[in-house]
Amino acid sequence: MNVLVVEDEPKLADGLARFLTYAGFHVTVAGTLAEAKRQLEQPFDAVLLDVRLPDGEGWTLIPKLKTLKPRPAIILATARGEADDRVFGLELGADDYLVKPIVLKELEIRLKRLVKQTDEISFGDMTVDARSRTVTDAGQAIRMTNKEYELLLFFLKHSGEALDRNRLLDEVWDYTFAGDTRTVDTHVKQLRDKSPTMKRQLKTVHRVGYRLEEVR
Amino acid sequence: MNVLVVEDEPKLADGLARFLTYAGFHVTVAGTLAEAKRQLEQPFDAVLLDVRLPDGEGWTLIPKLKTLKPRPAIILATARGEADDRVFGLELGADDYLVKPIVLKELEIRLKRLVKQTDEISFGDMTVDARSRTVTDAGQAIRMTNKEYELLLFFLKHSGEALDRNRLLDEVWDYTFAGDTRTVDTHVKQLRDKSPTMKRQLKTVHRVGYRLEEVR
DNA sequence: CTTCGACTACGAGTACGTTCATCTTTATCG
DNA sequence: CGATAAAGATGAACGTACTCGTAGTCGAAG
Repeated sequence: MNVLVVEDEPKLADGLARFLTYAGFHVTVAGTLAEAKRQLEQPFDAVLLDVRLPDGEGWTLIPKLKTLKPRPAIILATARGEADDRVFGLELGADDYLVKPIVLKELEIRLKRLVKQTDEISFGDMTVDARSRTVTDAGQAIRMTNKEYELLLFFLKHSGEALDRNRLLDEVWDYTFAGDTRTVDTHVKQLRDKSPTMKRQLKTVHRVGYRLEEVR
Repeated sequence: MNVLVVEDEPKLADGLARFLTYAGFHVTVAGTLAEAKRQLEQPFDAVLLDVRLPDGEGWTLIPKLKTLKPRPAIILATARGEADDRVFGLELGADDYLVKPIVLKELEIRLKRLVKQTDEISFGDMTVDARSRTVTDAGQAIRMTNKEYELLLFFLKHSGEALDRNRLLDEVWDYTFAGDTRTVDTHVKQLRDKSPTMKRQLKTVHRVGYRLEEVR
């Protein structure tokens, strides 16, 4: 579990790093936005981002963070009471917010919670473990190919939504493809063939696309 | 989207209720733990829980909330700086935490993030969820074809208006069709057949077209 | 009596499911 | 490390199922 701590105050950065390491995270520290950008060549599970930095406001980094794959969880930290910053950060797409002074235990809890979200997803009899990219359905392990796995994950993350083919092509494939393609259909068929749960719950929405119907 | 606000200070409770209603939530207020317990016979999507209450600490309710199904999202609210409360609440299983004074916009953002979004229009006993393209009437799920769904949506968005066939053909169909067509009639019949509410409320306006009569 | 809407049934067109051939990527083994 | 095999991704082709729109008839309203 890799965490990037972006914090310019050396004492605080050091303290955070120590604590998080102790709590079982693997920590990297960046003191400036520029350095953070360099570090982000490597993948991170989460980024703890101070708002006040020597070379700019922390939240300017958020749009960039959101384009990364895998997209790291984003936690902002600001001096207390700056409520506007808080709202602004959340609206930009930060996943959580901490008010300084940082309570270490709280940081740990929030971090673990955010990271866990992307760790294991269950849906009916299915379980998808993001760490190992393993899928089981009704206790049976299912071997998924890359695309199948990513498509499945997207459906799970948007269960209930009617998703049209263009959206799927855009987000699961990198494609921005104009013409007509059966590719999505083919992969949907694979999912339905491999998993009984998908066979039951993955509905086609005529003239639109597909919808993963929630189990109740 | 039902939210239970547990807050004893009447002014604050009222303000919260107003704002959340405005933001599109359906709000119920409880002033004490005892009252909250009574309200929780009904299902809620989220509970906003003040820590200081006349008859006890708010977090004592958390274990009970976690046994409910559907399990509501739990947001705690406390006076600022009570960091221990914060950690304690999160460890007990609250999903999020707000520091008073509550910033309404922040509350809205956090609520919307925690609660699975539905984009629904309701009309009498009918509910149409745009996100999943599903329709229910009197609790029953109704399977709609694409055109039926779009026509229904158009009627809902223009309830009360008398809509002539040309307008419907223009806007629901892509048609710019001059001649005479029974197409609209056919689809109106489908709607009336499939949904009791439509059977009752979708009136024909002689020599003009149709009008969806508002329910009172 | 005339006109308009309700309703049924049918046919054309279209979108989806499925298979298959081709190209690409990944894995294996020397 | 490179060659070769295996597996996966892709999109075209074809069959099928479904939806939509049209026509014809009946009944009701004006």
